[in-house]
Amino acid sequence: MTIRVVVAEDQSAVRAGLVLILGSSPEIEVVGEAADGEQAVELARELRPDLVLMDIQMPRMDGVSATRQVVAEGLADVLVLTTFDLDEYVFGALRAGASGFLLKNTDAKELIEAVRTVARGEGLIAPAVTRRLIAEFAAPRPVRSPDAPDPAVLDVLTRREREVLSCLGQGLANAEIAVRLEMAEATVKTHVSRLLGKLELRSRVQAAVLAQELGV
Amino acid sequence: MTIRVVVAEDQSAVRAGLVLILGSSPEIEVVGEAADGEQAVELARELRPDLVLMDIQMPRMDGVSATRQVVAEGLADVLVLTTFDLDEYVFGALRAGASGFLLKNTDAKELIEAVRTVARGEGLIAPAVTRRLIAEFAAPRPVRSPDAPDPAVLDVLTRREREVLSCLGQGLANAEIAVRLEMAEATVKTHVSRLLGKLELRSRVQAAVLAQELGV
DNA sequence: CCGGCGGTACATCGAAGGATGCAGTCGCGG
DNA sequence: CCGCGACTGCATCCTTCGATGTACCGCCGG
Repeated sequence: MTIRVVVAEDQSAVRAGLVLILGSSPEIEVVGEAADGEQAVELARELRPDLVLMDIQMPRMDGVSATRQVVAEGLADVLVLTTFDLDEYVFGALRAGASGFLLKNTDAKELIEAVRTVARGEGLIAPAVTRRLIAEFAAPRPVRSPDAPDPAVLDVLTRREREVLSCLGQGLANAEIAVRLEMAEATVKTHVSRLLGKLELRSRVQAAVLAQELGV
Repeated sequence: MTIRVVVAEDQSAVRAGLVLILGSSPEIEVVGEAADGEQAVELARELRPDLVLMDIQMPRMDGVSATRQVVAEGLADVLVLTTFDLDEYVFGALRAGASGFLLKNTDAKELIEAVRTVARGEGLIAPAVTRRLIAEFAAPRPVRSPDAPDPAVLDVLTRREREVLSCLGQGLANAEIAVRLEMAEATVKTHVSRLLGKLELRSRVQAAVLAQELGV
């Protein structure tokens, strides 16, 4: 059984080279060529290849979006091929569902081997980027929410106010905060009131939520 | 410049095989052999090799812990080698800072190539596990905090109470909740009071914090 | 020296929150 | 049908909260 491949790459010379390389292997058959992302998705829909070899930089629809589309529709596995190993490309492509990520400096033999590997249902990543992938994976950066409660807002608060805010984030009542911070309950109220004003909040509940989001 | 390697593997026969394979390459020199994790760390400290080839299953100190130690002290890169591609091994090893992850069914030539790759500062992962790594990476599962506020607690709440809790999590006041859920403020208070009791909380603030942690 | 300013602190008072008692509704097994 | 329990709903009463006014301290520049 041959591996049916669609090659998506906007530079025709490079595309021709890829086709040539892949065609040189008896078990690989290039069944289609696309010059942009949209064409790649269309061809994948029509031809149902085993694999799409996808460039990142392409007109009309970039490779990452095309990859997302192809994977979402379950049309084929995607092996991404690009010149630059920028993080945004790598992570973007992988999040989009790519099964592999190669750099264009890969030589012919490795490329063919890569296609076979991915077709086997395995994954493959260029060694040069593997390390950064591992690093990214190993250090799960705290999920900075898109709604991004800016930590800078804390700058407007005084030390005491930040301490009180921290207590609020733990769900403490004014009396409890007073004990913990060693001041009168009335004073706690003052600080609460002040920080509510500065942060433009309307109740301690909102302050607590904010404190949570900020991880205070 | 030769690549100086420490081999850590408890089964002496396997270890001998690895040493033989690595030694067959002119640019690789096996400078030490360890039969358990502690020895591996000690040897790494003494010999400062370029790379430690580390088995996962070892007595006294498992490979993951040893890897963490070696990497933390900046002693050497670590290439993990194991028989089983269990997720816990893979992810554990990578989080511990391993630069590569190979299965023992890797043949001699690939092993040597892998050592060279890692020594170059690149990363390397067995194709069979790469796909799962990608999947794990692409689907950033919500970081289940270790303090684990059990989502099951919500089971004790009625539909209405959950709705109110959700509003609390957004920092709304009783009057606002009343409008949103179309009931009297007095009723909102009832629900708040009830859910506080069921969840063993002492104020709406704590409820709001909990709602946050649960992502309600 | 002193007047202003920011941080901290406390007291007072109206508003919001929370506990409690009770009533209407629905579904279920006797 | 009836009793029972779970859910939802509202009203009353006491507590906590939050806004506001005031006061003390330390610091700075005039």
